[in-house]
Amino acid sequence: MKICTTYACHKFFATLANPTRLAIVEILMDSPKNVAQIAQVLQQEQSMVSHNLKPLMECAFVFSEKKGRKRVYSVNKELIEPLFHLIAFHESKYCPNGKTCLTRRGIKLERMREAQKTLYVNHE
Amino acid sequence: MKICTTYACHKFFATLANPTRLAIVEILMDSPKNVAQIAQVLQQEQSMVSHNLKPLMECAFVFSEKKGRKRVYSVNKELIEPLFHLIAFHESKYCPNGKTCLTRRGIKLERMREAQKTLYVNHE
DNA sequence: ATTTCATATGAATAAGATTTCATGTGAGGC
DNA sequence: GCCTCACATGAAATCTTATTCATATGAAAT
Repeated sequence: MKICTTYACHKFFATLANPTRLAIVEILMDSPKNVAQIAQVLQQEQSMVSHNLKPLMECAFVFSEKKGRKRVYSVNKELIEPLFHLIAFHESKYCPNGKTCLTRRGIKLERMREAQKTLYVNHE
Repeated sequence: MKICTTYACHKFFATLANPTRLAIVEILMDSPKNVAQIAQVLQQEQSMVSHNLKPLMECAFVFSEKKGRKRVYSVNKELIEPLFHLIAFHESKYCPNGKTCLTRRGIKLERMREAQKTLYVNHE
């Protein structure tokens, strides 16, 4: 059964393997927002938000709708909710304090740029 | 609720956002194997397999056990099975023929090295 | 029709990840 | 105890991805 060795599957994970895009997903979990609103919450440039919304759209992680001049983005809860519940369960089992899985790659976390650091929540 | 803006979550996706690692996961879905066996099925170097097994281990996507001289790797089915069912459902809904979500990034697929291309299954 | 607001796109650069090849490690067998 | 098999690790080179800044598009308001 070939389910994971497809480009679509790779793209699925690659799209979510980015702090900016994860943050956008999280922000939209709260409520639908337009690009400027997302940028404001994230404290990031508008163009960066647009760039990152694109792959999220292509993978149907988010949807969008025009409302007057603005384009309102919303999250695909049908996918995102069960997905993140699965991850939450996995994490609770295998990295209970959020430290275990950071150990080996702690250095990379250090090297992360300031802008990205603020996107992450500190587990401790 | 901060579930996805954690480094652990980023690492979760980043680890699976790689064709070699996805292929390893798929190969191990079939049956547990040692490093040399994985390398043989994948037609890749042993060191590459080892390098890629490491993050898979750290994220508990795979487990390992020593058997004599060899180290046998197996997949964490409790996670991988529901995860890929979720993705399969999502894909069936939003990229039914495997083409939709390739359209915009088709060029990148072209640019992929030969070694990686063979890891992907052609949807069409 | 023109201006302006909201978002999208392009291209260059910067940053990060993957692969490769060489070498290290360590447990098993002899 | 030594050798060797099986695997892991390190570091450089290469390839990929993300971000930035400038500019384009396009629809709504005037």
